[in-house]
Amino acid sequence: MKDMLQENMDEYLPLRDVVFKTLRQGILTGELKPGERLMEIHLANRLGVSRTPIREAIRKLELEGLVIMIPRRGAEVAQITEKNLQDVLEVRRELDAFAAKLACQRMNEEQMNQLKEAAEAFEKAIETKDATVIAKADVAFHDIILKSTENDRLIQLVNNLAEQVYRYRFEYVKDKTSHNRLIEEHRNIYESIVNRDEAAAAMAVGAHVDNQEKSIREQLRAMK
Amino acid sequence: MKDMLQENMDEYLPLRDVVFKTLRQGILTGELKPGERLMEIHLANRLGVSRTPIREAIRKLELEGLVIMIPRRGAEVAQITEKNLQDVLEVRRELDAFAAKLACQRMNEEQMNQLKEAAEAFEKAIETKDATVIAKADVAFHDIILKSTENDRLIQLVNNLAEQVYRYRFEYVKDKTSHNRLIEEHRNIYESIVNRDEAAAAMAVGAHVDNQEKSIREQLRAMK
DNA sequence: AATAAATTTAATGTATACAAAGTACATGGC
DNA sequence: GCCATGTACTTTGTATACATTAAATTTATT
Repeated sequence: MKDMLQENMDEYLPLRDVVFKTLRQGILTGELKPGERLMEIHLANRLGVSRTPIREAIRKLELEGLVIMIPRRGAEVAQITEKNLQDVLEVRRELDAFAAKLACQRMNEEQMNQLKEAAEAFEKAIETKDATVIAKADVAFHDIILKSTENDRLIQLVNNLAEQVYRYRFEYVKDKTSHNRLIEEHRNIYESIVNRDEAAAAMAVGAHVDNQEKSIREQLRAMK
Repeated sequence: MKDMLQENMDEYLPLRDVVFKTLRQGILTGELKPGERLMEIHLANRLGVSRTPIREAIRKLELEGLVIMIPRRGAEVAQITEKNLQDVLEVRRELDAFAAKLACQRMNEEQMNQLKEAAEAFEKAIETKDATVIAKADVAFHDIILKSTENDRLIQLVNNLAEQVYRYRFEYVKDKTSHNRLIEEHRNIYESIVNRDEAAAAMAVGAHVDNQEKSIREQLRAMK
C-alpha cells in the first residue's frame, strides 16, 4: 500500500508538464506541422484543460525553440530553415564528438558491455526494416554513450539539439540505401570507444552527423 | 508621430518578458540569492502585476536552469553545486573553443578591427580597476568572437552557459591578481584569431575558461 | 463591380477567483 | 515536558472572466 502511494507521488505531474510533453511529441512526430498555429482555446478544448497550462507549456516550447511567438498573434510551430538546420547540426556535431571523447575517458566496463549489446541490437533492428524499431535502437545506442559522459548539462543540450531535427531523422532511417552505412558508422564509433581512442571516436561521430545532415538537407529541398 | 507609434511598437514587450528579464537580472546580479524562494503573490505585488506573467516568466527561467521547481511548493533560485559548475564549464570550454575555431574561419576584416579595438578597450578597462567596467569590456570582446561565427544556435547556447556562471564571473574580474593574466589571455586569443590559427585559438580560449573555473571553484569553496 | 470603411469576430494578454495541497502553529493528551 | 493531532493559513495549480488588439466580413459608396 505504501508502495502504491509512493508510486502515485512519483507519477504526479502538473498539467502544464503533461501538455508540454504532449505538444512536444506532436511537433516532433510531425502531427503538428511547421507553421501551424497553436491556438490556446482550441488546444485547451482538445486536451480538456484550461488555457493556463497550455500557455505555460507554450512558454517552455518557446524557449526550447520548437515554437515561435508572434506578438499578439500567438504561437506557431517553428519552421526549420536550411540555415537553422546547419546551425543546429554544426553545434551538434561538435557536442556529439565531445561526448564521444568523454566517453572514451569515462565509460566503465558495464557500459562498454551495454554499448556492445546496443550495437548488436541495432544491426538486428536494421534487419527488421521497421523505421520505428531502427530509430529506437539508434537512440538507445547513442544514449549509452551520452550517459557515460556523466555530464548532465551536456546530456541535456545534446538531447535538445537532437530533438530539433528529430522529425527528419525518422525519415532518414527509413531510407534503406543508408542502412549499410549506418551499421558501418556505428561499428566505427563502437570500436573507437572500446579502444579509448578519442580522436577516432570524434571523427567517427562527426562523419555520422555529417551523413545525417546531408540526408535531412535533401529532404528539406524535396519539400519545397 | 508615426515614428513614435513605431517606436512604441518596437518597445512592446508582454509583461511576462519584462518579468522574465527582471527576475533573470535579479538572479544574475545576486540580488535574488541561491535557494531563495520565488513566491508568486509576493513577486506580483512587488512588480505590480498579476500572478499570470510571473508564472510564465518562471516557466522560462525553469527551462533556462536558473530556477528549480519543487512540486506544489513553487520555484526557488537554483543552487550552483560544484558538480553542476563543472558540467557547465566543461561544455562551455568546448563550445567557446569551437566558436574561436569558427571565428578563425569566418571573421571578416571589419570584425577583426572591432576585435582589436575591444582588446585594447579591455586593457584600458583593467586600468580602471572597476569590476563593472571590466566585466562589460570582457563581454564585448567575447561577443565579437561569438557573432563572427554566424551560428545563431551556438551564440544562444554559449550565452546561456555563460549566464549560468555570470554571478561568479563578476567576482572573478574583481580579483586584481588575475588582471595581468586576463590581459595576457585576451592577447593570445586575439593573436590566434588574427592569424586564423584554429588550434591556437582553441587552446587560448580553453586556458581562459580553465582559469575562470579555478577562480569560481575557489569562491564556491569559500562560501560554504 | 471594386474598394474602402465600419462592424463583428476571434484570438491573445492580463487579472482574478476557486480548489487542493502543504506548512506551521496551537491545543490537548500522555 | 514532549509528542500527536487538528486547524488555520499560505501557496501553488487550475479555471474563468475581462480587456485589448488584430483579423475577417459585411456594407456602403464610388
